[in-house]
Amino acid sequence: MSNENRPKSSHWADINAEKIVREKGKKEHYTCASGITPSGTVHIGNFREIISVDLVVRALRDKGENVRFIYSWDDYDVFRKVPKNMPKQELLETYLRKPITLVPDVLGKCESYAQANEKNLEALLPIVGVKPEYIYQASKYRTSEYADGIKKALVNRDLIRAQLNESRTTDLPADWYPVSVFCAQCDKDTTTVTGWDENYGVSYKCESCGNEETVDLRKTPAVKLPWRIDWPMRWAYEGVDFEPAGKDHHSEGGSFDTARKTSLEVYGHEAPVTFQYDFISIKGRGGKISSSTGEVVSLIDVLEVYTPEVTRYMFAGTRPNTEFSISFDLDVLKIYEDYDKCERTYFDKPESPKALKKWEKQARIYELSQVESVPEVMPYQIQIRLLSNLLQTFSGDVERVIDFLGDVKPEQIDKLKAKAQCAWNWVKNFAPEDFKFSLKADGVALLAVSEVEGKALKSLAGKVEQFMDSSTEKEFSTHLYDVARELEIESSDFFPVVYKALIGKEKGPRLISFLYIIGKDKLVSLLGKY
RNA sequence: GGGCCGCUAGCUCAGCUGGCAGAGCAACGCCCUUUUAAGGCGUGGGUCACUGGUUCGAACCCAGUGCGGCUCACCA
Repeated sequence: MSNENRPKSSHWADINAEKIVREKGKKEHYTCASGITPSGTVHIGNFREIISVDLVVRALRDKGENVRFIYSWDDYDVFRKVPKNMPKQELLETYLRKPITLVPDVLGKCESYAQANEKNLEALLPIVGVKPEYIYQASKYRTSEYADGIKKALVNRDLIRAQLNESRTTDLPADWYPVSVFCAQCDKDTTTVTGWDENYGVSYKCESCGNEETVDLRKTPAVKLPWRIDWPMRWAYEGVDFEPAGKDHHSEGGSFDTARKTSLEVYGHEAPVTFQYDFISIKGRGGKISSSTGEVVSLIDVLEVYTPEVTRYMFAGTRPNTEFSISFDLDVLKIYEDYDKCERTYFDKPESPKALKKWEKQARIYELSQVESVPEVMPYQIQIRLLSNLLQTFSGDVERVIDFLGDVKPEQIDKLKAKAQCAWNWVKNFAPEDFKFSLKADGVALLAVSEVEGKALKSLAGKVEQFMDSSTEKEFSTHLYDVARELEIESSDFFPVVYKALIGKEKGPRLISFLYIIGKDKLVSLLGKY
């Protein structure tokens, strides 16, 4: 998108993009980084980091800048704890203290535990339009690509120790080395560095297996930097210009704080532009996400209920430093309504300058919510509530819903189907019981009704047959009330009977329009039998 | 103890590169002679936490106070 003729955007992604260019100066290309540890299922909270970077990357590209978007998998971290939701707990326990890249995938699909978690996410990200360049730390470290970075840390060990001590309660000992070592014999990090030759040689002793040796940083896979030093080393190595971080990193004395100093004073690289993003919470999944069960909500769970666009919308429309919930309860309906409204706004650009200002903000959020580019034709507008009811009436058959709607353009079909799939998933798995219904099948045993109730249903069937085709919903409603009046039943008694006959419940969707959705033939067959 | 964030209508929040204080829900009124947290029209509702400062002008910027939340100080 070219925004030459548009006023300066006030969207947070654009503001950060400008900040990057301002602080880093005009560059051939800008490097934006994101990264996490695949030491467990990557959850939706981690996703906020990735999507936040993606949004800023897009903002930079929309300004005409070249951007390298890298995503670092910290898969040379130590395996510290066996997640409770994993099978083969005893087997996994034997891999504690080893790097997660060497832990087997107990689900048996991938080469390693780390890779299983990585592939899960990598397969999903393109669905929401996120396409970074992946960097695997384990591979980088194990092929000694970072040898010089590690050496630099060793050379500056006193400086680094002082930097870290500034924010520590207990000082690091004088014989501390800024590296950690995975024993070449048993792979565990239960090692103590015993010496360094002022060059590439590091000596260590393993407390688990007793192994003692001196390794060459240029040849060994064993040595890595601890997090607070690893981070700034990689900023310098990749030339990172922008990287946000969670609030746990962004305190004074937190890792971003010390990494900033290390980056500048040891690696000669100005720390990236950054911001802090807040955590996100989950609403409406009952006890399912309690951390004690080890079950987490991840991107795939969100995509079950939210389309890729609406998923992006939740993040693009919320400032990063604001906490928000991803809901699986009735709020889902509201989120869709909000998105649809934003979408209609986008396709209805106002004339007056004042209205235009408000429009700009919504329009920008809409653009950033798209997986690729903004569609040429406005997607089919249908309230999610109505869509859910149609799906329930037609037992989840999207084709019949589209037939019923009648005016869906060919280019609108794909998105409508995706939305319908999400709506259907939501109804099946998360909608409150009151919301759910299914139309009775033909030939189901008749409901036990009183004589007058039976007459009423029969009479309704007659009215349907006689008037439905030729009446509007509003006109037909008088016939509905006639039925009750003619048989002297209170309408408040009559309606539940109709619902029972149709869906076996006392309540349901607004009756008049519901009857029209069901259609004459089906109604006659369901009601005429009484 | 340090840092960060929040405090705007009854509720949830938007508005924050300063320019007439907003939305949804709730409430109230009228309409559709009744319906999933239904629909339509309309109305009321505010010391923008507090104190001071900058400014022609502050919810917004600055300094401070109070209350609430998160986070760091072990590892990542």
